Amino acid sequence: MGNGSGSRTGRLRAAARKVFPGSRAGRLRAVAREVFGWEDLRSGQIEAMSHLVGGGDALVVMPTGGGKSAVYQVPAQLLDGPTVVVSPLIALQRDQVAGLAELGAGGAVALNSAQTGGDDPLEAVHAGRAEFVFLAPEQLAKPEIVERLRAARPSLIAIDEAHCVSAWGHDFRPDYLRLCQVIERLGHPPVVALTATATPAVREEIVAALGLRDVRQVVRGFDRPNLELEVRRFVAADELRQALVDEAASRAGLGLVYAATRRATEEYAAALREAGRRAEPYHAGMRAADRHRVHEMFRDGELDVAVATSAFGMGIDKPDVRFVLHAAPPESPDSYYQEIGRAGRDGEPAAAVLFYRPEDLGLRRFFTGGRTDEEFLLRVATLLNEHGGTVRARELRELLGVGAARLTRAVNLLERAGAIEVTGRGDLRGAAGGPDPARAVERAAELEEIRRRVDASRVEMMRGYAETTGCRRRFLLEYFGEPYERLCGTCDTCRAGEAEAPDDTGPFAMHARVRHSEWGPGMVMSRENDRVTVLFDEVGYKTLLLEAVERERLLTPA
DNA sequence: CGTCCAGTCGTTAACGACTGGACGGTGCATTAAT
Repeated sequence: MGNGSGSRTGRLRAAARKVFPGSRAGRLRAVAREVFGWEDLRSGQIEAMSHLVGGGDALVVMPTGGGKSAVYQVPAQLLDGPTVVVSPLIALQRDQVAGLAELGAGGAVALNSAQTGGDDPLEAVHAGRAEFVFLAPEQLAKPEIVERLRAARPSLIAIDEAHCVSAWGHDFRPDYLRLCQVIERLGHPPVVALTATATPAVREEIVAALGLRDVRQVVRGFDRPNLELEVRRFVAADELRQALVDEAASRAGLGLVYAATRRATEEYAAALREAGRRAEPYHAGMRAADRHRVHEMFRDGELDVAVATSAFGMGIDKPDVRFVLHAAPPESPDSYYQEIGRAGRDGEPAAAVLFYRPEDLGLRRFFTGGRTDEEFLLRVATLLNEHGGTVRARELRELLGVGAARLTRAVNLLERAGAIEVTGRGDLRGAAGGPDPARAVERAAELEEIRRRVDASRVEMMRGYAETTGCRRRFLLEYFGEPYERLCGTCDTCRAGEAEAPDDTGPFAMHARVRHSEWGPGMVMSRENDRVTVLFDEVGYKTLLLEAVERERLLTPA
């Protein structure tokens, strides 16, 4: 059927160009004002939008509430064809569809397993009744869905919460790593990846994994000066628990406590209720109705403290969260910054306190472990190799008796190892001239090993944050690639007068490419007076004492 | 990797000290049984 100028959407776009003539930025501002009622766009938003309207791809890193959604919603009005928005959670899709429904922005639908019969969402897209279609990457793993979207000729693709590509694509939700191929199949219209938190390395990974071209990166500053950073160190587990309960029970205002396990959320919530606070646990093991209820109570100010696992957070934009306490360190500074970033959105002072015992890093290390499923990889590689032709993923799944995620994980790895290929329609075949199955599995295991080392090094960076004697804000900001050659004065180490003034006269510049005699190439990520932290491509983050570096000539410019 | 818990040991009866095994997070979609 297509979506030529005769369709309703097409006419709307043509009309939009007439109604909003002038420069690109001027047109974008006009649409923002007329359609959405936004009087002002920030320079970063305009920069990304203009690049998209001009046909390029973009990567946008802005804090939540900083107007990320506008970056695709406004250009969508000027580009002729529907906008595909990849969003990780059905709950987020619902919120976004509801938000757009109130505006005259062209209509929005979601496509997911929660559909309650009735209207076919893609029919609404084809008929021009919906400008936006929200779906999770798992929907895009279905060839028939991709073909129907392709026929609608999308003019823009937005990947929301794009850090999921890097954080989840390798194991938990492997369909995130298939998006690159989906983008190509959809004709690679302008693509924008959006997230609130990404280090330079994660940004590079997102760009590569999605196959973005002509990429404009728009990165707003990470600093949140109103967050007061603090770490409290403990030896005994029960002392940590007691101190956390006392702290959460005595602080004023709404708070969030992150715990490492479901059970711990229940126990902390019970202890806080005992102490007279309105506290509820939240984790993925709870019934959907209960989770929903806690979300609403949190939103409506009927809680003092939500005690949650990492399940709680995406899509939360409550302005007046006054404290975020961690009962245990999360898996990386990336996750930590996401989680504490939910405090103080209103700009008023808010506290981010980590209750720390080194032993609690063990659980995180355990989660980064896991073994490569070599036997299964070998079966998949061998089957495709011997078959010789193309095989539908669904058939292979049934033949092997495995779920979609497990096969997709294997496909992702074997593809990277050069052993198999995935056709445009999502069928699988052995790669001509690729390595034999045994060699391919070996290569895949090496790739997995590199990833595990890098993940484990992120856990070590969490230790680095907790144990640093320097300014904590500086540690975090430099981790995210933002040089911060001073002391913040508000974190616990600064207040105690322990943090040393940074000295930027050292031999290695921020972000310089270097090579280590044993660990290979890497990039300088931060410098303290006596040490330097380098992110190595194959072994992850390592902190080196400058004295040893100089004595042993460990690093050379690369 | 570290914690928790049930079970067992050892002593001299009710209670600690040890030990082995299980368990731990994030969500999509789909399916089978009511």
